[in-house]
Amino acid sequence: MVDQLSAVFAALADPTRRAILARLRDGEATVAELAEPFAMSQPAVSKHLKVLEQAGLITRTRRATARLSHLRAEPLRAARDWLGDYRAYWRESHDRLDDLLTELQEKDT
Amino acid sequence: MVDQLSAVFAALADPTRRAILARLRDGEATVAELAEPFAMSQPAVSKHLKVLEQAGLITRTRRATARLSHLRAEPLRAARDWLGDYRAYWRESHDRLDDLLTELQEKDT
DNA sequence: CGCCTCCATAACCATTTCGTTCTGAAACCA
DNA sequence: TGGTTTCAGAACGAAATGGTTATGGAGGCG
Repeated sequence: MVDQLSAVFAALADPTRRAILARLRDGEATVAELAEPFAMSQPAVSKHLKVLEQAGLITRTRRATARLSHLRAEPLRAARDWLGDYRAYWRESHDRLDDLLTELQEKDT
Repeated sequence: MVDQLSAVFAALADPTRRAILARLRDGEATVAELAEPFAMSQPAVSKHLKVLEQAGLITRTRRATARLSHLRAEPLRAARDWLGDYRAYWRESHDRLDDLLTELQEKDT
């Protein structure tokens, strides 16, 4: 993986990793805590955490024998910025079905 | 690939595919036109287009012997919405280094 | 010290991804 | 009809991905 943006999108392409990020919004967590919701071995979760770390989406610290993961959402901003360049193409009149639905909704309002 | 969101993020994880989407903002294009900027065979580009089509990010029509690709940005909205849930985590004080930099910048201003 | 807990790494396997070359189908053109 | 252009699909290979089990190291605790 060469570029940061590709790494971030690739990290987000896995539902397990998205769930881990969602969990980390509630605060730091140990590997065992993060693994608990999944029907998956501990090393599998460790691998996911490594992917997230390499994409810059988490940082990790130690506390006693535990390794704590912390959300680092900053790279998500770049991803969101990239998507923002396409805003006009789903808002403006580039998809006729979309336009139709939008018009109908606006008449409802 | 089970869910739509994973398919979209996976599609965006490749720089070639992101470049193809960017090109399609200028309007529909043939496979040959899309392949032109890349040091890559035509079947390789056809495969990328298939990935984009299955993610719902392009639609395809025929015109004579040519197959035209059209941008369909709508699924990008869902991706952007997902990222939006993390907005607070890069804006608010969850990253100490970020906070520091933000403070320094604000002092500059 | 010796054990226990927490977790990373190694080794392995199956599948997917990303590229290639070769081939042939579909639609137009002379 | 026969040739040409445009592109998709098959077949293949290398590397990455996502999972497993087995192992062992680092750091507290009795």
